[in-house]
Amino acid sequence: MNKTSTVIEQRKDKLLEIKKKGINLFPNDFNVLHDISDILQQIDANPDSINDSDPVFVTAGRMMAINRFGKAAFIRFRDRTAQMQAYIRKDKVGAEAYDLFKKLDIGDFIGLEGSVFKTKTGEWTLLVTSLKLLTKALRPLPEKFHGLKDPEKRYRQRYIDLLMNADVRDVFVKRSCTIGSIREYLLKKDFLEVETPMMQPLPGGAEAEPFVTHHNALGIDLFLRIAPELYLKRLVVGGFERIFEINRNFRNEGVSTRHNPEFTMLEFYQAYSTYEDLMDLTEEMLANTAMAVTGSTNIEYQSNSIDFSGKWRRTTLFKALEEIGGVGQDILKDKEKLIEYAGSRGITLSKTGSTGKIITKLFDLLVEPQLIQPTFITGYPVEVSPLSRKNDENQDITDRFELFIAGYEIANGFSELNDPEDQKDRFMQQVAAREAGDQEAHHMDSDYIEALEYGMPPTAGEGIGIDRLVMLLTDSPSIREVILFPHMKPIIK
RNA sequence: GGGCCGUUAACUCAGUUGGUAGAGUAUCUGCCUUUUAAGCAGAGAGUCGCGCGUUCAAGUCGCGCACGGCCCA
Repeated sequence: MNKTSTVIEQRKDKLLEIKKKGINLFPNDFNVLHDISDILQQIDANPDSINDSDPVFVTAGRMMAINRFGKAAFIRFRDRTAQMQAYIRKDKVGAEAYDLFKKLDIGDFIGLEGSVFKTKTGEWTLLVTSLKLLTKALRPLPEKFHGLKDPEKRYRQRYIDLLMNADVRDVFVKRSCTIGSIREYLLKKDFLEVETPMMQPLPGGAEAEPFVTHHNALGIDLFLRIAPELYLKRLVVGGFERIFEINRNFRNEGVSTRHNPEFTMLEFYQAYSTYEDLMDLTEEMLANTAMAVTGSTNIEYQSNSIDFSGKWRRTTLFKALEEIGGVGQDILKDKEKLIEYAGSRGITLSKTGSTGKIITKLFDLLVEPQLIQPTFITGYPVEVSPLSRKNDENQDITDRFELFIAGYEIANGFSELNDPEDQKDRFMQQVAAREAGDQEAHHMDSDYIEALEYGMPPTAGEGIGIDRLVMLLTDSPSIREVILFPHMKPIIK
């Protein structure tokens, strides 16, 4: 009922009062000489030297807590490097500055100058000799003890989440570290980082529905990419024998704890290599990444201990279905029985459903959730692997693997199909499936076939889902916890 | 798309059998120059997600909708 009594109105009033004193509320001329971590390090390095003649620090940060005592106050303030305490006394900063300080709130940014002393309770504290308002905050922060918990508000207003929850900050620091570590690893192995189109006239390289957009000047529809694969392989044709790209893919599908419409994917290609070489590389690279991010190759994910070290289990799709999924060989080898069995497990078949699709669906249902330790599954049927090279011994399967960890599909790699005729046939089959109603089937990409006709060296390629990897390394149960701004429905009002 | 749960002050949450809306933190006022979720005294703060219905009376019961979370497809 009383408008001026809300916290925001109160703060606006304060702001006005400060302004009236001729103080700039949003100055940009404060020169920070020390990060908080600089100060703390300097004290740690030489704790005995602290006395009146010690150096003066000039630092800045956001006030996160204030304990006022009339003519003095303790505050906690924070910059990107650390948090520390400061002690502001009227007799040290002067009456005028102290009057200003009285008008300041939690959330405001301040610049501070002073030397350091140790309080009764043994905490190093900046004894402030002068302070300056750097930015006034109009809205109050959530309370310090419980912080911000409401998941909707955390995702929609991630900046508050980051401000209030140290573990959330840590997740995104680790995300950056994950990508940095992978990039460093690949660059060391002589891979070249490239960027290929995010907007493609023909969406390819994966089975998924794309987002459509429109280019006005060209007068054409474009698709947000569902994968960079076909462009990256054109680059292999072009002589870039080792390349990688870390970037966003977009798939027009539902959201869940493991799906976001846009997600980050690493794809890399290495000429004169096989899918088996890439399994070796993956073991080394991900163990390396786990070590860089968590300090160990043994991580904890949702109460499972996961070991990234050494060689990982390798088995085939069929063996896994039999040994882990408990599906008998008689069923796997007989299409009739297979369809019946899948049906009994609630797998409904589209008219276009090939045996390969049934088998991989059964695998997703029966085996995938049980693959906790890193496991490579090989021997994927040709029908579900339209871009993979056929196996020399068995033409029904491909030289392909998928990597599973903690019940998640983390990576997908294969020896690339570089026979243009074979690739054309595979595309034709996909087109037939699409015409029969499979919206996710691949398109015919004649331009890509033409590129292959110029000759692509024998090559192996792989994609790794970065978001899911970060989920593992940060023990996050939902993909939304590792994406800064996960997609949400807008609030209508 | 389906099921279950949630939405109450800035934040975290209570709210009984349907009977005038509560706490802690935060905020404001006063006191307080070594606090650590500081303390003491006082005060203000609500479209109970939105709508319709039942009822003398709805935060509470019913129906619908929105947003979110978890699970399933």
